[in-house]
Amino acid sequence: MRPRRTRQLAAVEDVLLAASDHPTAAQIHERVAQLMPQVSLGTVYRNLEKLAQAGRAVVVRFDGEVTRYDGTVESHDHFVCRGCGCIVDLFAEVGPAVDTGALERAGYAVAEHSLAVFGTCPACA
Amino acid sequence: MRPRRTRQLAAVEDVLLAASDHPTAAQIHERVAQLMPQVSLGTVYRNLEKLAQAGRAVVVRFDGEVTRYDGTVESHDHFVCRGCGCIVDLFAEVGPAVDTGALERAGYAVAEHSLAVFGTCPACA
DNA sequence: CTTTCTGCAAACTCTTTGCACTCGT
DNA sequence: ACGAGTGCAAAGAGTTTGCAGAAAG
Repeated sequence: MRPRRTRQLAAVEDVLLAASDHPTAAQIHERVAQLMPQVSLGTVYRNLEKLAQAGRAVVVRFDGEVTRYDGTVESHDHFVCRGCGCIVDLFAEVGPAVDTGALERAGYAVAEHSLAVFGTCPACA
Repeated sequence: MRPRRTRQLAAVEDVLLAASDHPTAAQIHERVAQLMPQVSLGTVYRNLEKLAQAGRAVVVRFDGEVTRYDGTVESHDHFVCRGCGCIVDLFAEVGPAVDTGALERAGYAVAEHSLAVFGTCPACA
C-alpha cells in the first residue's frame, strides 16, 4: 500500500499551503476545482485525511463549527475573532503560554494540547 | 416567548448535573429515557440548546469527536486521556494556566478560551 | 385559553464508502 | 500489468425542523 503522488493530492496540498484562512473541506474543494473541475468532494476528503495522517495537515475544529484544515503543521494555538470571524495562528512568541506543570505534578502525562482563544481582533476593536 | 418548566427540560438538566462523564446527546437521551421512555432525541437536543443558551450547560467538542455536554458551568479546561478515554475537568488549582498577556499586549481583546490537554491519566500510566 | 413544548418523522449537513474505471509506477 | 486513487452517487452519522397534538401558565 505504497502511497502515490496524484495530481489531486498535490492540488489539495497546494491549496492548503497557500491558504491562510483555515478553509473547510468544501472551500478546499472549491479552490481545487478551479484548476481541476472534475475533482470530487470525496477525493478532497480522502486526500485531506491522507495529509493529516502524514502530518502534513492539521485538523482543527472549534466548538460548534465545521471542521477546518490548517496547512501550518508546527504546533500552535488559535485566536478566533468574534467580530470578523478571522482565525489567527498563534505561535510561542505571541501566543498564550500553557503551563501544564501542576497537571504533570498530579501524575498526568501531557502529550499535546488544543487551545482556541476567543475575543476581538485589533482590526475589529 | 416566555420559557416553560417542562418535565423534559428538568430531566435533561438533572441528568446533566448528575453526570460527570461529559455525555453526548445520545447518552443523555438514553438516561432521560430510563425515567421517561417517551422522550424523543429531538426534544433532548432542543433542551440542551436551551440550557446552553441560558448558561446552564456547556457545549464541548474535541477535535474530531462528537459534541458533548457538560453540566459544570464554571470556566474550566479539560484533560482527555488517550488511554481510557476519560475526560477530567481541570480547574485553576490543578489545570494549566493560560497566559494571554502577550496576546492582549498585541491588541487582542480576550473574552474566553477553550483548552483541551491530551495525554495519559495517572490511572493509565 | 393561549402559547410553548413535545413526539414523530422527514429533512439537512457534513463526512464516509462501495464500485467500476483510471492512472501512477 | 498491478493496485492505489478517482469520480460518482448512495449511505451514514449527527443534528435540526415542520407539524399536529399535548400541556404549562
